[in-house]
Amino acid sequence: MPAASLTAFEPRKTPIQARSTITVEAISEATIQVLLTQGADRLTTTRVADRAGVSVGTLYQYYPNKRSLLFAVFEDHMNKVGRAVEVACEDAHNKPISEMIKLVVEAYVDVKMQSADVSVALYKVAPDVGGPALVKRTAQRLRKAIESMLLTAPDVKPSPDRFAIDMMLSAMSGAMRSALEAGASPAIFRKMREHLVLLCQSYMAAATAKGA
Amino acid sequence: MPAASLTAFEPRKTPIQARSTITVEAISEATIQVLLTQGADRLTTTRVADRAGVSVGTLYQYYPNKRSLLFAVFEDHMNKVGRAVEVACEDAHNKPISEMIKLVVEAYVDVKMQSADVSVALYKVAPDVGGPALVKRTAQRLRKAIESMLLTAPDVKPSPDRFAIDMMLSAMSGAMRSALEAGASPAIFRKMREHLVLLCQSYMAAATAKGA
Amino acid sequence: MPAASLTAFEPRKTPIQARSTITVEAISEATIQVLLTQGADRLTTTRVADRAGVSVGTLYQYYPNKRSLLFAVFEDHMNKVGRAVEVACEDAHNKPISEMIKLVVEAYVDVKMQSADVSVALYKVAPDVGGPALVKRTAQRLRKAIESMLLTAPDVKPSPDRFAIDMMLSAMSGAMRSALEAGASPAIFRKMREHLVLLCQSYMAAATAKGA
Amino acid sequence: MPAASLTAFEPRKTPIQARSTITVEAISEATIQVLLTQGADRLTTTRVADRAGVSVGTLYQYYPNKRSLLFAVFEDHMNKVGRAVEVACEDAHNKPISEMIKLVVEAYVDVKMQSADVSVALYKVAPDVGGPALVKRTAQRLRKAIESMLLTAPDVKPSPDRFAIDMMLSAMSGAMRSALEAGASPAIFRKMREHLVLLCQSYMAAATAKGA
DNA sequence: CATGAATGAGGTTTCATTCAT
DNA sequence: TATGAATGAAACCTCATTCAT
Repeated sequence: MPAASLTAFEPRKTPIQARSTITVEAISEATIQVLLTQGADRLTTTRVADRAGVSVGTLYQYYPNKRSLLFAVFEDHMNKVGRAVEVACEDAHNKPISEMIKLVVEAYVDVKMQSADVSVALYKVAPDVGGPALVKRTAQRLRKAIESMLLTAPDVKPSPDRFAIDMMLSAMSGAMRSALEAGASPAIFRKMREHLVLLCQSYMAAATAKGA
Repeated sequence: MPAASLTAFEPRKTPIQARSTITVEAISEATIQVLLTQGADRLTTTRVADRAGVSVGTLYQYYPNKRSLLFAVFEDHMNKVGRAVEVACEDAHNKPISEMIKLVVEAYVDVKMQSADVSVALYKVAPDVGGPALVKRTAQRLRKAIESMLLTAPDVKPSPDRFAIDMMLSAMSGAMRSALEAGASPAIFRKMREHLVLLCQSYMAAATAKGA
Repeated sequence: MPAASLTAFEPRKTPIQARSTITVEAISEATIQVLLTQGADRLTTTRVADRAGVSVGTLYQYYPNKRSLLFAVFEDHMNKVGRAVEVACEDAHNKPISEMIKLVVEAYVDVKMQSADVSVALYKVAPDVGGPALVKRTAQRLRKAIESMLLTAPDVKPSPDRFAIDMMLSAMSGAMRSALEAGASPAIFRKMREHLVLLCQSYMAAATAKGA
Repeated sequence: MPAASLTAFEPRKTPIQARSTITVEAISEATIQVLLTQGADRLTTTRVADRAGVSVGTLYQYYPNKRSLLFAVFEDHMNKVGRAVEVACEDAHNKPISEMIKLVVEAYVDVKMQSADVSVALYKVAPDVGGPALVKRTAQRLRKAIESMLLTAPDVKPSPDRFAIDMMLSAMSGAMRSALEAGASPAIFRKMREHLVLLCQSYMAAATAKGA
């Protein structure tokens, strides 16, 4: 599957009837299951359809091609992550900046850990499916939420710039990715959580100082 | 291509005659070229052989399957990165810790940027090819070099622990990956270089303080 | 093609729609045709599909691999032979033993001669296709039919044991195989028919005498 | 490999020098070893050469193609069988006919059992290699030896005709083939030995009576 | 709308054989 | 003569996608 731009992956039609919604969800869920139980290379549209209890034809009624299917699953996951971080940002408004960062990082780590298996599965298909583009889009979303949050910080003027936030986010997700792909233990993840907080706090402090 | 363990990728036979050494290098080089010009999904063994100016059969004399071929290319790249960082570590022995980190980070960023296109191409095939395992192995190698270096630091006792070093490395490579996949401009990379130094320095300081 | 056990050859899916039943039969028939007209070594899945007027993909919908296809054809043939012998056994119940043997041997010879070409073709693929296992299974089937028949013989107590029956069967099929592979003439086969009757009758008599 | 006539399998050159003879024997032996340890489908010319400790090129100096190699091995085996039966025939001259048959059958069974593994291996390659033709040739040889022997029998006039002898031989070898392919136990083979004697004796008696 | 049979291009891999060294 | 690197035709098989029912 050649790489493609973001716009090529939209689902074919928006389900309105109840039955359709159920079908779409079954397919989506089946995709994850197949990904987890069979692996990325054994994921075929037929297998997904079988697992979802529908025919391939039906699958193609809702997704124009295989990539749009995987993209949709990917997107769901990214939205979940996005929402979790946004909620954390909301909650952290007006708190001291180090507290803000702590909450955001913990929210991110927690949501990734909760869906550790899905995350790992998706890392494997990401390159074929427009992953980088979607990651970029999500990163922008997170950055915006964080910027808004930081503006409410009582103790830091000026707040860190876009670049620093992007750096922080990519460093954080990179570290999580390593750990997830390595199949790290819960104990490791607990320690990572602390250290990522530390990393982000200290970097933001340093970046702000420098920027000033 | 199903994922597999590291041991499954050994080349098939070691070139004896001079002729075959040339052949192996031609194949390896052709693999990168095809990866860059045609993309990961258009990389077929036939195409690689064509580009290398040999027959498919010849390719299979040296690599038992497609994955071993890609693995070899991946390994070359990782070794290049590994060597660059090790050299930087050597050079940084006995310097102050912040200088050490600066040199290491810059070495890493520079070597990745030099082979930006290969890096991006390899990100795409990594999951199918034993990428995570190889990344892990390389990370260990880098960590060891860094540990040795840190022991010579005149100004920090005790030196940061393994965990912190691994965190730093994964954060750093994650950030680079994001930038490379996004096709960042040289200007951006220059700024990243500075900020990654900052990020690593401040995190190491914080981690050391906390550990103490 | 490596040898394999009997269980590895099950067809892939059972035809549901009428269309597919036709397809399966066309493929099966085409396999025999290709075997006869092109020979065992020129039998490729593509050629079979072509001859059947379907695509290779369709062939693989019904047979998981080439061997299962040949196995199926082999099985059909063995079933045909099995049925012919069973019918003869039924008809021979309660007749004198020498008459029984005559009928069974003649039934066997006749059914093999009727499908002489298919037999010869199958001898060539048998080793690659689970032939020996299938032959064994069929031999058991024939032996059972013969045992039941012999129990109704009015003139022989006790009836010959399993071992003797197996001997008789393997001698008989071995002789037929030689003649078929040698491309014997109809005249030869007529003579063989008589002599095989003689051979089996005299052996059974001798074996019974000895066993008693 | 398409089937071919007997003449196409002659070795390329007759080794005269000592070294060549050694090489040819090494290759021949290696062929059997590969056949036994790896199976018919894994038998490649390269593997045979490796096992024999020579290069493929050398192999092709002595055998024009793969089939001639297998044919030669097959031929060796058949010659061994032929010789064994011929010797038995010699020894049986002038004895009563039932003793003759006993000795011949036992000689055949014994030589096949001694090389049981080779026999089984060769059954698998026979169809690809001119097996039937070679079998036919050997059968003629055996038949001649038996005819000569029978002419010296003091107790039977006229001696059985060619046809009956061929029948007996093909029945006997067919029965042995079944048992060998089924991997029969030594105990079974002992019993078979007795029963095959019985079978051949009683058939010859019957056939002679009928012919008269 | 749903089904699932059919498609067929295209991928990976093997291996008998050759021929320059 | 011996070597073994190179050849490349050809085999098997997969799977995203379509479309008649």
